[in-house]
Amino acid sequence: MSIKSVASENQIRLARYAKAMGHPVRMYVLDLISKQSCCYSGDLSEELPIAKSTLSQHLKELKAAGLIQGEIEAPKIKYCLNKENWKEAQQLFKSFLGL
Amino acid sequence: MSIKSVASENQIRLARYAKAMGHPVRMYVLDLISKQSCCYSGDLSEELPIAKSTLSQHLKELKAAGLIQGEIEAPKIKYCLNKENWKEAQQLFKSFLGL
DNA sequence: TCCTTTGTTCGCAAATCTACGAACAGGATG
DNA sequence: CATCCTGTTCGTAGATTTGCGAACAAAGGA
Repeated sequence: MSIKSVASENQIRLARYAKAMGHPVRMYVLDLISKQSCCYSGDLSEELPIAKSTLSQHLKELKAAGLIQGEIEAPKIKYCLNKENWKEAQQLFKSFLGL
Repeated sequence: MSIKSVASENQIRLARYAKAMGHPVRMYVLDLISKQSCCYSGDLSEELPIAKSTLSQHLKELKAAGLIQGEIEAPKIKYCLNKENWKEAQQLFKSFLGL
């Protein structure tokens, strides 16, 4: 029997979002994107002291968690919030935190 | 140069809290405690399909992140929210999510 | 005192995460 | 076409996380 049979769907989704937010680099990216609506990974790569391959992996994880989405704007990629899921995350955290 | 020299204090704290929330078991526990103000780990142990040593580790992590605190009520231990840090977390998430 | 109850710590294994550089892919541009 | 620019994927290494059972510690009750 797994934890998934005991925890609620919302708890599991919340844990998924929280996990994606659980790293300073990803938090930095999310915070930036949520404040300015979008950004380019090239810019991030210049600001952050990590290899671009590492950044790419973090962005991939944020995408996999559904928090952001990338849009090709050749030759760059523009990253924005995934608005639908962001709303869900807002709702879930709000309810969980009792806000 | 580390990410910590680039990310803000708030981003780092938020990432820390989020990381602690980033597992279904811990999310389950936090959700329960926040709704009923406190609980006993023995009860959790019965509800959750994990070894008590594993549960103990998860509780330890939540304590280390500052989200909960334990109070001995012999022979059991009563876990409650760490209200001070919970408030901070509420504030940080609220601001981050734009609520 | 001995036993039970409660929970932690230890030692271990498997899985996941974090990070890097090298190699690669796909568009623009000369 | 050859080259540059962007970003991803691959292979690898080391650290951390997750999970278990066994052993241990502390405190209360028989």
